Amino acid sequence: MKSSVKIDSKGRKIVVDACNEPCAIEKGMRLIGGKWKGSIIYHLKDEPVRFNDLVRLLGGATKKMVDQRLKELEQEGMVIRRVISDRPLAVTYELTEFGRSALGILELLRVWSESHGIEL
Amino acid sequence: MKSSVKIDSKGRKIVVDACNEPCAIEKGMRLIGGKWKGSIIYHLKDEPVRFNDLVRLLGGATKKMVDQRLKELEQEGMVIRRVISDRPLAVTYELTEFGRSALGILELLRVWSESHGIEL
DNA sequence: CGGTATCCTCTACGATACTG
DNA sequence: CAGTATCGTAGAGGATACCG
Repeated sequence: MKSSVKIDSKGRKIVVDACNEPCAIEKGMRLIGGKWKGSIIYHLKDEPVRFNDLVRLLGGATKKMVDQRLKELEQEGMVIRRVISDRPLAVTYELTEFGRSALGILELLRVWSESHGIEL
Repeated sequence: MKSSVKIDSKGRKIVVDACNEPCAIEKGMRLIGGKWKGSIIYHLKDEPVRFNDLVRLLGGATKKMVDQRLKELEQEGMVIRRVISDRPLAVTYELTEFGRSALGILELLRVWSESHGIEL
């Protein structure tokens, strides 16, 4: 139950996130929501994947985006970056236990999304 | 498996969303992701709620935001808007069956989010 | 009460080119 | 291969005021 305090444009204090349950939903969304995050995690579900492979698998995301999301995921402790070899440089990304713990949600979301022929 | 074609700044065709499973995740996220959407649905889980009550419950969202999200949710068929009375004007929002079908995901997300003391 | 209308800022995302 | 650097734009989201 964390609240943070911000200062608005006129110097007044305002309380942000006087949390309750739905706030947990917002927090969760920040972790696995966001444009490509869920898909990245889902792609890592079985095995480590290399950076460029991930970019291709996502089909549409730029390297920059994938890079950004991966860094976020790393900071959040959901993903581990591993250098497999220099020369030629090879890097893989894989899920941590925490990352893996999100798979259930994503799988449920995927099934739900598919089961209603949801339009773009 | 829907693909759409866009034209880029230089007039070249590019294929967007050559879909696979994770794409379903992106689609799903568009429905229940987004800043306040999950929380709104979650707040409607038990009973219809009036507009201003919803705004207050969300604590931090502006009327404009809530209004926007509710319209999206209505279009997507997840929420029904119901005018209870004119004079004084009273409106409630409630979940459709489809909306209700998303609750499992949100509940799972909430529990997951809470179980790891996730930082803002 | 249940919204609209306005304005404004900020950052998310994409395109592109370049580097170790 | 695995990124970084740069630049540009759209639109998401907030503050505020007003309306039927």
